[in-house]
Amino acid sequence: MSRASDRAYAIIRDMILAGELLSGAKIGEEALAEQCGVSRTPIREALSRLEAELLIRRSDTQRSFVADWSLDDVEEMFELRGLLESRAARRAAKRINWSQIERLKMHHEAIGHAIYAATPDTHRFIEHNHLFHGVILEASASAQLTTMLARIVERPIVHRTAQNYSFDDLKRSHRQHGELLAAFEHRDPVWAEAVMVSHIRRAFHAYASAHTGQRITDVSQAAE
Amino acid sequence: MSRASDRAYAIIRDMILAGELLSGAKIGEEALAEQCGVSRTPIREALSRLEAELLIRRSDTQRSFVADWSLDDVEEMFELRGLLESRAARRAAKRINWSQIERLKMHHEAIGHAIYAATPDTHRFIEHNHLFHGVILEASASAQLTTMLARIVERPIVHRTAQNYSFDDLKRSHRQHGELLAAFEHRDPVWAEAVMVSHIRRAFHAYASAHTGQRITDVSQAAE
DNA sequence: CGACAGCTTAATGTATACAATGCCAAAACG
DNA sequence: CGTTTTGGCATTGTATACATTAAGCTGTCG
Repeated sequence: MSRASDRAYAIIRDMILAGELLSGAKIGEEALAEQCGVSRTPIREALSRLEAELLIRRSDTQRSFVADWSLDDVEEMFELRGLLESRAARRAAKRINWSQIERLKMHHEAIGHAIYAATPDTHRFIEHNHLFHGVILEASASAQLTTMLARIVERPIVHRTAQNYSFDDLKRSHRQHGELLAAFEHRDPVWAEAVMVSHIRRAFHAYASAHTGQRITDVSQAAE
Repeated sequence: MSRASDRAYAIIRDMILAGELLSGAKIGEEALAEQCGVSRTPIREALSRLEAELLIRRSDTQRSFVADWSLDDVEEMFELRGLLESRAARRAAKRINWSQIERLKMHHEAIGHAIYAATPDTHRFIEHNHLFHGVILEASASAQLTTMLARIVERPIVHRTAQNYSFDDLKRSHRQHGELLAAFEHRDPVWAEAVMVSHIRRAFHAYASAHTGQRITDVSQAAE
């Protein structure tokens, strides 16, 4: 993470996530270079990565804009994520080892603590949720699934979904993780896959209901 | 296609496809720059794209190597392709319009001619096969599916699969395209999805049987 | 004889200057 | 007054020089 392009990537990504850059806004390389304190070269590399992750869009003449997401786009994204992540779960159930299950349990517990604390710790929930899914991806032992999912999971929508979770949503997510864990312990691919489909689908509906009637592309609103 | 980075991308990609670069071979930016007649800057961009498409691998210290593919990797790739492309077919069946169906029919006919000519025209088969699948992807109206599949379909394995098709394989592929066409005309998502799963799965087995007992990562062999 | 350290060499990462290209606005023409 | 063309400006694409970092080798020490 010490390379300038990595820092630039993180900075730009966080700006989009935080809503400092409005959807559809034009972003020039020069301006970003100044803000990030690096030259245009690493900026260009960062933009490539962000484009691959669909956080930015490029016009036909290579001008960069912050991507805007219609509800349909979001649903499509969740559909894709469900497709890939459930496949990962299926593969993982056949391959997961003891130490990976232990790590899953650890994150599962951490999530439990985050939810049932005096005041639910959303940040901690998100962090361990991410790690939980990361372990599954690792256990799936598929470089290609990993590559593709990395391009989806890092998107603002995914981050923001959990922030909109109600207490019930959090509990339900936690229960589903428990269900996944059980499926893994039984090495049951069909079970694991089914739970994951449901898990991701639920996440979509949590997002959708939090954003119905609201301009979901308005990042500053959505981030609250 | 006039940009230097595009040319560099095409050149390097073709070199890998043609087997001029052996699997696992180290490829330096400087050397490529000389061969492509451009500076290192566009080469670096081309390498990024090739890495995203998993045609090259990068070491932990960012050295580039031509990716090698185990049979497991190839199966995984076909699995992923089947997953995504069948989903595209499902979406397409609900959305496809008349002009897209017409184009599918056109490519279908062209493939038929290519197969049943005096001497089967593999090149033409591959071209129209690619276009056929492209129309389906277009009809699926999913930017994200399109982006992801582009990263899979352009890989050497996919290209080489059709080259190893027997006459029977070619006929079967053609028949399956006809089946897809029927599913689209009936606007039947379930049917279209099922046919596509079968279609891609068949392609994998055609590849696998052509390469059993053979070092499939040896590109120069496989390309023959 | 093997292993580690330090140096040498070669590769990648970054900055900057310049070229090419698209964009916009103002002016000229119909 | 509307449309089109042209000029300047802004932005991206490319080349090159330099900085940084890894890899490999050799010599010395255990």
